[in-house]
Order: sequence, then structure tokens, then C-alpha cells
Amino acid sequence: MYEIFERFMLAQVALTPDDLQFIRSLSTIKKIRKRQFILREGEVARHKIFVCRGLLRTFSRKDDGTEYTMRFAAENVWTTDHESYYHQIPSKFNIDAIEDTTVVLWTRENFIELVETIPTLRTYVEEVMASSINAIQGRVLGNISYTNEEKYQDFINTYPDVFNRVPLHMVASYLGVSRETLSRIRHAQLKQR
Amino acid sequence: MYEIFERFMLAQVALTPDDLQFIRSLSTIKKIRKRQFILREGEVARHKIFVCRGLLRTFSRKDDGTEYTMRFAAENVWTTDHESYYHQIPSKFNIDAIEDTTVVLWTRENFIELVETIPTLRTYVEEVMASSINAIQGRVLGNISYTNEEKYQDFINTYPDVFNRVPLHMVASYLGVSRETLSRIRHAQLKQR
DNA sequence: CGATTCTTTGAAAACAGTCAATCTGTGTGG
DNA sequence: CCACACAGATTGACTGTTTTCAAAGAATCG
Repeated sequence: MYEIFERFMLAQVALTPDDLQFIRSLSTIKKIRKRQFILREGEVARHKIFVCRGLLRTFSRKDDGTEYTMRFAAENVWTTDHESYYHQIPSKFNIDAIEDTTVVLWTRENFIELVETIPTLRTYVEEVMASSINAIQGRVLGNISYTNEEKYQDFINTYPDVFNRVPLHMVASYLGVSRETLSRIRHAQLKQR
Repeated sequence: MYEIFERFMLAQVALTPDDLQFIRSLSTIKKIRKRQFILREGEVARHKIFVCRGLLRTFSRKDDGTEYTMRFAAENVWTTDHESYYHQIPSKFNIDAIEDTTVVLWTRENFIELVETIPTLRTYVEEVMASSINAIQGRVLGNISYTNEEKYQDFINTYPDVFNRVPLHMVASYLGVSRETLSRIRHAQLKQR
């Protein structure tokens, strides 16, 4: 399973066998079953997480139980609650598994050691960071400028290999509309073809 | 005017007089009058911008002319279009001045030289980056979870020294509501006291 | 199969958008 | 200094969309 991660990294970064060995030596593999949590609100996010297989979801809960989905992370995607991870403070978010999932983990201390030892890795991480800023900025723009139909379409474009694996009510909670409205949007879009 | 920047930085980062001198030597000061642009859609964002005085606004325009405000940057705030700056590609955004504004600028090449020469500056920049990720993430959560009243209140809390200096229709374009709706929200809130 | 989770539908009420008109304040030129 | 123009803000009436609530219909899983 770990090979999935290494194959992905080799396609992204020029890493030597030594680098890879070092990265591997500080990693942990973990399996999370559907509906299990890997992070709960109030806990500190101790790890950087790479998803090898499966699907994770980051969300927050209001007092009344309503859920708001911040993001999904499927195969070959990095995730964590960045704020909690970076400052080592309690997280406002939960991360759970939508499918049975396998991840590779590094603690913050270990990961810092990695990027300080491997300059190409540092550059790569900075780039991942940069593109996640762009992605989230694009989402804000969508939030304030798109119609609900466009938001849904944009979601499909942004998560082409995820949108079909996620229950509708979670998509709705990602878009910021009620599940009934999303249901009707899809109905309307079907008619248009 | 440049002293504003230096005073701010000294309060944030441990910089030596040599560091400060070096940073200054690569900087440019620029004044932008109200309604003038410092970046236009399609141009490449060549600079990191620090606002000494005044107020900038980053926004995009739809074909029909509708504007969507991504952010405001007042005194002692860094800004630029990060995506364009980082990849040196054409920007999707405009940045203009809401008030007469004075900024300090560094080109990307010069700024890279700075952070590679001054490690404490690099750390600081990474922290600014990290907290801007958190801020924008908080905005997404607001977008999908708050009522319009709450969004407006959150805007006031997030930009306490800005909200009063910005025309309402720009606030509306930041929140993603029509200016009439925002007007009515304010009216309703007044009544509540 | 039965239970749970997920999705859809309908109807009513709440809400936001649009259009048009009016009001307010600011600043500029005569 | 005044008058006028202009940008900004508000209001009302109307329209269209979304939420909410309730119920029922699929799909999935043990």
C-alpha cells in the first residue's frame, strides 16, 4: 500500500532512493473504516495525512448538529486541519472516512525534519500549499459569484473522481445549500439533456 | 512613509539593522490615488505589496460588469494576487485603491532573494501565509454556514478598521449578496438595539 | 427480509433578487 | 458660496428562488 505513495511522489518530485527511505522510515500507515474518525473537533491535528486509498471528509458541526463540509480528500491527496496542525491548537473540524480508507501519516516534528533535510521535498510542499491556497480562493469566488447550479457544476469539475462517491447531503453541505435544493438542481440538469 | 513598514516589521520579526537595510534597498515606494489600479485582470502580478497607508481592494469582474470582491487590504497588510505572483501567470483579479494609498513593493525575484538571505524573514512570510490560509478557510465556512446577517457581522469583526471606509456595494460584493439586501440587513440590525 | 441510510417530491412560508424611484452626502466648477 | 452632478444608500412592490416540513420512494447492508 505504501508503494502507492512512493509512486505518486516519484511522479511529482525528484527524490533519491535515500530520500524515499528516510521518508518511509518516519511514516506510519493507518486504516480507517467507513464512518470512523481520524480527527475530532477539539483534538489537536498531530499529523500530515496522505490518502492512498479511500475518501476522507473534513467538516464542522454546529450546535444543532448541522454539518458543514470543508473538503474531501481522495486518493493521492494530502490533507489535515492545517490551522490545528500548524499551530498545534485544538481543531474546529472533524475528519472522518466516507469509505474504508488507507492513509500514510507523519507527525509534525517528523515532517519538519523531512523538509529540512530534503530541499526538493520542501519545494514540493510549498507548491502543494500554494495550489491549495489557489483552490480555496477559487472556492470563495464561486461562493460569492456562482448560482447554485454553477456551484454544483464547479464541484463536479473540481472533484471529478469524488462527486459520485459522496452522499448528496454531504455535497449539499459542501456547497452551502439544503439537500432538497441540490436534489432539485440535479433534477433540472437531467432535463436539460 | 517607509518607516511605517519598518516599525511594523520590527514588531513582528527579529531583524538586524543590516537585514532592514537590505530589505529597504530592494524595495520601491508607490502612491496610488483613489480609483487607480495597481493590478489589472490579465496582467501578471509582479510584486509583493505592503500597504503603509490607505486601502486596496482585490476583485474580479464578470462579463456583464458585476464585481466580486475577494479581499481588502488596509494599513500594515500584505497583499497581491498570490496565484499570479507565485506562478507568474496572468491574473484573474484587479486591485484598485479605495482611498489614496501608499505601498511598498518588491518584485518576486528580489523578494525571493530576501527570504533566501534572511531566514527569520522566511519564517515570518510562511507564518503570514499560514494565517491567510486560515482566514480564507474561515471565510469559506462562513459562506456555507452563516446567514446573511451573520456574514455581515463576521465581516465587521474581521475588518474592524475597514468596514466603515468601504462603500456598501463593495461590502455586498464581498459577502455575495445584492446591495439592496445588505441595506435591509443593516436596517434590521439597527432596529434590534 | 427488515432496518437504516439516502434521495426525491410536494406544498407553504421565508427569503433574496430585481427594477424603479427616491433620498443623501460629497465634491467640483461657476 | 451656491448649485449641480454624481456616487452611494435606501425603500417599495414584485418576482423568483430557497428553505422548511412532512411524507414517501430507492438503495444499501447486515
